[in-house]
Amino acid sequence: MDTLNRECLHQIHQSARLLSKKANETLAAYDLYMSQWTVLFCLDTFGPKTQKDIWTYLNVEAPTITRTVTRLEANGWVKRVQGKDKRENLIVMTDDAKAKFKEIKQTMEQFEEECLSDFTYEEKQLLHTLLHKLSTE
Amino acid sequence: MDTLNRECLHQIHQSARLLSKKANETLAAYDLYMSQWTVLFCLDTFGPKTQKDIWTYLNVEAPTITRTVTRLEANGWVKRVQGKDKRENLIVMTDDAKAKFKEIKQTMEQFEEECLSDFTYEEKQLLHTLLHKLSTE
DNA sequence: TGATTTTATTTACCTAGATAAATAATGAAT
DNA sequence: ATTCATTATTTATCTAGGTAAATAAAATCA
Repeated sequence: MDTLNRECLHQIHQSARLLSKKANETLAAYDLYMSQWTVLFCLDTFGPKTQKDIWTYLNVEAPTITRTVTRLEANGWVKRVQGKDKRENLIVMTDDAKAKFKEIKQTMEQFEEECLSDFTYEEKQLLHTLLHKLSTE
Repeated sequence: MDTLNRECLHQIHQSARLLSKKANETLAAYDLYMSQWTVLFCLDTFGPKTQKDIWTYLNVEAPTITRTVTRLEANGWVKRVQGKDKRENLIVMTDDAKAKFKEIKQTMEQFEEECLSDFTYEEKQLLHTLLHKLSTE
């Protein structure tokens, strides 16, 4: 009997849970959660984006981003600005968020580095390739 | 600038989300969700277990299992039986659940096989090893 | 024995993901 | 111009994860 398939897929969930738990602990110092951080990161990288841009980029559904953006807005990280339509929200980082961003980014890069400190560059590439293959097949 | 760490960790979340989404679609035919299925699988494999056994095995927190077991119980998949204490719940699969289990297990094994159909045995082993390393470091 | 600590579970409350259906605004088509 | 379809977002409602605190029962210990 082959249990490798199950163990493999099971391990993905375990790893994902563990990682978000640890990431949330790291981000707690900034009153941020991981999914909120990924949205901020997206905005810093690409500039103001519509919610659709964001949920498309992050591969989640629209209502998820509605809520995350609402929380980010409530905590002063972003503003909703009208886009080219009255339908569209352009999500913009606040000056306050921009001021804090660099430090948080450094903290997160360090966190990511620590998570993968036991991995060689080749192992990281391999892991990424294998997971990407799983997601796109 | 090295973006591999971030992309690697990000991909784990993407994969995990995608997998549970697809697993939930597959399990919808049986009115089950993935995390419910993992509990049933655990009970089938090890026999009646306390909730603590289950959440320890699955690496989640106690309240998560309280809820999942409550739902499984409400839908007739399991019963709560008193363990060796009045504190302890022994979770037992119902006869009805046992009767359905084999078919669902086959469906899930096929699902898992399809998820990894593009992977060689060695790739699966590699993926599992890398993820395990990430989780235990 | 009585008080304290530990253990198993639960409750309350938070974020994060999903689907389905509702708005609201725009675009297209007759 | 009015109707119909599309698009972006939101709302409602579900599961799944987390932490912190509350119970309740058992175990320990003075």
